Amino acid sequence: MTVRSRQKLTLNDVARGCGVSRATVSLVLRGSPLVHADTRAKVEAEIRRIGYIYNRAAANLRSQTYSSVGLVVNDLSNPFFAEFAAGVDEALAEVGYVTLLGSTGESVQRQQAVLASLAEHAPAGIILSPAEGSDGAAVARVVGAHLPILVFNRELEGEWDYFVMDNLTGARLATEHLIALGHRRIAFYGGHRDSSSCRERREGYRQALANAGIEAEPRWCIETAPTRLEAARQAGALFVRDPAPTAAVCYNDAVALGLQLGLVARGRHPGSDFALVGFDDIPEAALSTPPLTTIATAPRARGRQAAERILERARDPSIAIEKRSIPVQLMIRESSCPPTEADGKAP
Amino acid sequence: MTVRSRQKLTLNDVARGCGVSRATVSLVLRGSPLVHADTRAKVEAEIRRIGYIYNRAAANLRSQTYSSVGLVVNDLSNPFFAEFAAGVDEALAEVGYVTLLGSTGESVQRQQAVLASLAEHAPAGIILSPAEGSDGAAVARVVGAHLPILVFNRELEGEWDYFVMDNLTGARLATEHLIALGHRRIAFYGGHRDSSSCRERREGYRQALANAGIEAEPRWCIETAPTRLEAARQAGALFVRDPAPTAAVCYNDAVALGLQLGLVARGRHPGSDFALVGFDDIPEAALSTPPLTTIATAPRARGRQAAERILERARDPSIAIEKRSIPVQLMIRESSCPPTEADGKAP
DNA sequence: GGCGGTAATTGGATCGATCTAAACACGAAT
DNA sequence: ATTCGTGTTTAGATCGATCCAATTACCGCC
Repeated sequence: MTVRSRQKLTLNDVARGCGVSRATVSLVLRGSPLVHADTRAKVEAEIRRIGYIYNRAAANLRSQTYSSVGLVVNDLSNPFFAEFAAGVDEALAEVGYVTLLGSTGESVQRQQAVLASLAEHAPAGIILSPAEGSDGAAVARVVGAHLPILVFNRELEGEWDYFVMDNLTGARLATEHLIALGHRRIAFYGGHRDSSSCRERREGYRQALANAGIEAEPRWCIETAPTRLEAARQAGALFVRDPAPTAAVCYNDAVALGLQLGLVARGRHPGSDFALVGFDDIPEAALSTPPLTTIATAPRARGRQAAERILERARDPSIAIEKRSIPVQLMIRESSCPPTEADGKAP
Repeated sequence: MTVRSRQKLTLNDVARGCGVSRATVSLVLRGSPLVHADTRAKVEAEIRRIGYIYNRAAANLRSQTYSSVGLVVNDLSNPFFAEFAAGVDEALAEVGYVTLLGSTGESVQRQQAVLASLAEHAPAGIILSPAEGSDGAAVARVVGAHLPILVFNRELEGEWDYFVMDNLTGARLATEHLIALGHRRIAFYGGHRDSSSCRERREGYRQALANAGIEAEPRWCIETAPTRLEAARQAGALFVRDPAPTAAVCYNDAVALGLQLGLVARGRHPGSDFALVGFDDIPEAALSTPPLTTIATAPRARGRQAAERILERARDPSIAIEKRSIPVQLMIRESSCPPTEADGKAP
């Protein structure tokens, strides 16, 4: 006979060990006021003595309750998502829920696999930041019709809660800030053309320019992968012909920090002879040289909000769908400077 | 009668829907070769038709198998841990496991709560990067005697697998590199005195100095919280008296990047008039100004290794405990420069 | 002593899957 | 016709907890 290496202790063992019934032990575990104080003490002592561990999966099965929430993001190595995930986990832990993690690496196919896998664990709901190119119907198919989903950060077709940063307003504020400083030749730098958040930010940029009577120069809309490295590499694209822009609104902080590096590599001095603004306010933004002016969104707090919302919906699936636009705030630091003398004179 | 809002479809519904037994459907779900191809097709069609979702928790309960692994870290906003977590999740997802996330925020008390919560979900094992001041016995108590634990990155008393970076060798390599460049006055900057990883790194630093016949100056061992911000604030501590150090081995990259900022704020030029070396090789290290010389440890790959190991142990709990020292590698970049003329002459 | 009422406890069914051993179908061999 | 074997299917028990209805214990009161 093989050794049962992981003999588990069940509620039955506890009951037998202290001479009460399974049901009573269960009541103790759930803190019911029905059990007598002496009985409770006896049972609790036995639980500690034998080292019993509660099996929440079994409990959930019978009681049809939930104790986990799925969280699907692109990649935790993006500090914006890492912060967001930390916020989700914090809020869930406080109410005794556990976070089921899944990452897609921006692949729609992996996303389907990850969602299917999470759904099988019967979470109370899933918080999903969809990979680019996700299909809402496909998502609905794989998670089933009745699992609450909260879509974060990117558009996804379907009847779901949707929390998105106010990308348009954020980019508009950033652009207006640069205009107020005296800039007229302003680029929009970085991001993928077909990502919904990038489209919205570009639209905010366009609106601010239009309101100021400035015509947008299409060649100053530069597409890059939203990473520091790519952004650094493409910095030259801003200066291929005269006149060059004197400032840039960047798709996000990673791109902005990359652009700073790229500028330095070309002998420019971001914050003195070129102004830039980021988006997200990741922790590094305040610490770069120069500190980055950016749009703050407090991803950790957003994570908490998302967690709270998905639990609300799990409790009551009939509440109305909410499309929440998360407010943003302009954080002015030193990367956004007025144009230089020469640039100021010749717009 | 209340509306059953989340009426779930079970294996029974599938069976009834296509006129076979529960057991047959179960066999189909698990890809058993026993079922006839026609039956399989019929069942699979029905599964798709009604949108059935497998309940893995119920299956695990009966079959005594596992499908998740717990991962407990301090805080995902530390990019080193975020990368590590991404690696763990990647590797687990590939074999159909799910990651249960928990974060401690460096609080021993929260760690106990998080571990208890995770253990109740019956994971195959837990990968734990212990909070500072963790008590091995307390951990053992809360997770039970038979749950595999893999300790990562920090010491923890107990009979567990233990993966730790070769902190001593790493710090020794870093220090030797600075010595080879001609530095003689080398500080050890940042980290908490009582953290085990910091102790080990300081020891490597000390050994390298001793081997070169240099006496360590205790006042150049500067303690800070291991964050960028704190490290930036304390930069002045290096220069309180003459002669000041010309180089520093930093506890980790976050500290090193913070010190760079602090130096710049004091009018110094890291990489030309002060040399520094970090530890971890987080993604930002290569992109800072100047790019940071550091000790690479590939946290994502370590995450994969940890995931693989914990699954191995879950399959066979009798395998011998392994204390694995993870090799490190010196990445030479521009932050480590030779001493300036003046400093070189007067050691 | 019997009765009602509250407090505390309990046995058996149940959640949604798997496991086991047995049953069934059907053609070939005896 | 019976036996056998192979391939396929299934009923009923089971995993570890909860739920429900029923039972027991005990006290006060007429």
